[in-house]
Amino acid sequence: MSTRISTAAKLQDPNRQDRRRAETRGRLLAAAKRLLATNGFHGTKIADIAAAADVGTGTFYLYFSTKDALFADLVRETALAAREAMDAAKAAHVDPRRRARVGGETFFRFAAENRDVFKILFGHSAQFDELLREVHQPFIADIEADFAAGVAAGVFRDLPPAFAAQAIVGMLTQVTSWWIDRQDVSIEEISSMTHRLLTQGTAVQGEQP
Amino acid sequence: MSTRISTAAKLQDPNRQDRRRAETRGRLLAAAKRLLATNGFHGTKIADIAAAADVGTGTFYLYFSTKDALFADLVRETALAAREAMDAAKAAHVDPRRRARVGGETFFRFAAENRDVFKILFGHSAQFDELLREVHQPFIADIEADFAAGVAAGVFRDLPPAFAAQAIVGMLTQVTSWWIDRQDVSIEEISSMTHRLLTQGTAVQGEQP
Amino acid sequence: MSTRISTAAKLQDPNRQDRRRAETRGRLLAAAKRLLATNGFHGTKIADIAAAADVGTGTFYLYFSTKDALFADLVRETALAAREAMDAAKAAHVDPRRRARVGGETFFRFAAENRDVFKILFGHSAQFDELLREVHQPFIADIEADFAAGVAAGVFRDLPPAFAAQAIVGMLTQVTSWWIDRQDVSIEEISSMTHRLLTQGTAVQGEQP
Amino acid sequence: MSTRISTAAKLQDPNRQDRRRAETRGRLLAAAKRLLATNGFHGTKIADIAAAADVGTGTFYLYFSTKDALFADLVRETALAAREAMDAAKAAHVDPRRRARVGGETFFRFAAENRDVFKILFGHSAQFDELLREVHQPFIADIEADFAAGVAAGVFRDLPPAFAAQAIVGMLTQVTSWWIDRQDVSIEEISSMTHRLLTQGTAVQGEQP
DNA sequence: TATGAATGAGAATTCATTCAT
DNA sequence: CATGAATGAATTCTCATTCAT
Repeated sequence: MSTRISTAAKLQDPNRQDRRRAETRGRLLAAAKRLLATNGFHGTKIADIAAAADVGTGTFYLYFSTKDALFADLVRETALAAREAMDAAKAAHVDPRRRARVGGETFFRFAAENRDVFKILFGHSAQFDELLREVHQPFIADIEADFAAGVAAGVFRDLPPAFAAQAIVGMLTQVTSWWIDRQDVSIEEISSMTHRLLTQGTAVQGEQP
Repeated sequence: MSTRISTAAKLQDPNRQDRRRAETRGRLLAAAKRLLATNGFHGTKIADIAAAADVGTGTFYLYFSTKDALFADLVRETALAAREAMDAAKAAHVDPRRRARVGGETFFRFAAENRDVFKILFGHSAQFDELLREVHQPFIADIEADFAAGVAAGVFRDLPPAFAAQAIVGMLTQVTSWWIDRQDVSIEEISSMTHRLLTQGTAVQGEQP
Repeated sequence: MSTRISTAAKLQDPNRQDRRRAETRGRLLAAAKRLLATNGFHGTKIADIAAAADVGTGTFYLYFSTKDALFADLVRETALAAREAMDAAKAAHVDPRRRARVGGETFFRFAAENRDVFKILFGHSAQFDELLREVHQPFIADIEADFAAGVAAGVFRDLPPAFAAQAIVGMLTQVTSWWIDRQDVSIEEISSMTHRLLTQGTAVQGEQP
Repeated sequence: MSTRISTAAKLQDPNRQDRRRAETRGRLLAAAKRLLATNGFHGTKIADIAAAADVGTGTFYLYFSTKDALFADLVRETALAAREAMDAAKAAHVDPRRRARVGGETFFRFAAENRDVFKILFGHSAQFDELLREVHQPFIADIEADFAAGVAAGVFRDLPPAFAAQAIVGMLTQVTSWWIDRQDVSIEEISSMTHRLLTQGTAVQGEQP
């Protein structure tokens, strides 16, 4: 009797197990997101994640082979979702300028909707967050002051200096990091291209989409 | 015997000890730089640093109170050096545009001359370098393609798309990272300001220093 | 639907269930034999056995109460079968020499026909097989060389030295292993009896069955 | 002052560290021998060994990379010592019969002096010791009974049947284990050679060293 | 009966830091 | 000052067994 019912149930819903697995996995990922964003990678124990997901420690290992693997899955899944959102948004446009614009907008919106993962991604809450903030701060302050002076002098576009400083530092450091591993361009060229891009922008003069 | 000689030397040259200390400290810092840049903080053991500096493990603690302290010293010293270089270069100028320009140039030059520490200062954790590269790559590839299309269409400035993609991603991520912890600006404003800065550049039209 | 058929079948053949049970149990035992012989007790997971028997993990516990219990069942069943074969063969004889001879022959034949289980029954833990082989090898090589020299000198019976070395080592180690836990015989006696048995054999001179 | 003394001490005894290391290692090995012999491999925790050796857990890993490695070291060192003892004893003789005799005697004596390690080697105190004893026992009992009958009938040499049964089983199982992995001889040949060796012994008739 | 997801106790291993020499 | 052996807290990962379905 019960056999028939259970058989029927099984036939009715052969995906029950799958759904269950997916749910548990989701719970683990959600718990991991929260804890990693708050305590950082090294401050988060597997046991904590499992407990936060309300499953046994061993259960974690049914879904992720390692803490690193969980982290990688988290990052990859988020990156995939971000790209899909951006692709979908850009698909409606052909003009490179429009595509760039909506791509950027979508990226920012996605980040806003996924703060936790972005915190993890950008190393906030990491062990040396504070130290790095401390040493970055003077660089940014300098740029900010110079930018503010430029704005006051009317030679720099009127943007909040605090914001502009971040944007500028981001461009400089990323370009440098990229260059460090690929020595086929001289640092002088990099320097000059960055300067041009930063001061003149991407848009060819006179063009407004 | 050797003790006597060393005592004599001590009398002769009271600074020998100081010099020796400084030298050992320098050796430890140099070894640490190399290892930290290569293996990251968690991948670098104190014992390794000591061995690479050719001193005993315990000796490390005569110069640095802690592994964290070493890291902090290293980062702070380097940051200070970088800032001093930039300040010195900028001191010769008053025009914000010139200052920005030479500041950037100095930054790049410093990075080129201090690769190891730059990675520690501005690079991301070596632990997930590979993963981050992996997930960044598609984003960058997309931006690169869009940028190339824009150049071809004559609406984007003629810069190497591979370079531009890095610069753009750097600006977007840094700005996002900065915004993540702040509640006082809307993401729409960030998005719009970033777009403006990126497309139009910092320079007010017509101005050329 | 299939439930109805199976119900019908059940009525038709009330032993079908029993046969099924026996078959599943047999499949589990066969899988266990193979895996245990290959990977040893600790190298064999219940889940692996179940998978190899093509049943669910939980099903294992419908047939064996414990991993230890399976092992014990396996070993006991095999030992029983071996003894029955030997008993049956010996039953035809009264002369102790004939009985010993056919007993031995049957033992060897059984081992040949049940390699997997023989390894489990009489082999040493798979975990350190390699190590034990490594350390045994020099002893055996020494004995082999000495034996070969004896054969060449005409003082040892003409048997393949490689074989004789194994036989001798087997006798020595087993006797030692047996003696280890007993306090009632002196090692000198053991030594002397082993020497006598080994050199003179079991048979009283002149007797040939 | 203290520097000179310590320097002097260092010069006087540059091996102090080495001796210390060797002593700690020895303590760990001794503790391991005892515990392994008593509780078996799986019943012995690293922490137990370290505690028994009166050192910290981590200290264990300064001397052995792994529990397996410790076991291997233990076995290898003992085997080496045994062989050296046997080689030394045999060196005094040329006659293969004398060499075999003193070799055997030395082996037994060595075993008596190293009971702990031999217990470990022969798997006594292993997890399934009891079970294997249980299933081996009937085989041995059968052989014992047959042997006793043979002795009573005057056709088997007068040796304690309990001893003889062990010796015979040892020869049979070792030879079988050896044969199992090398299929270049037929089991019938093995059977017949074993029978010959067992009944007639190694010594050519009439020869008495 | 059959299933396989869940469990969690248990053990191995690492490494920053200390301290006797 | 220099050394490197010793420490042990802290965490990861495994797998036999259970149980809801």
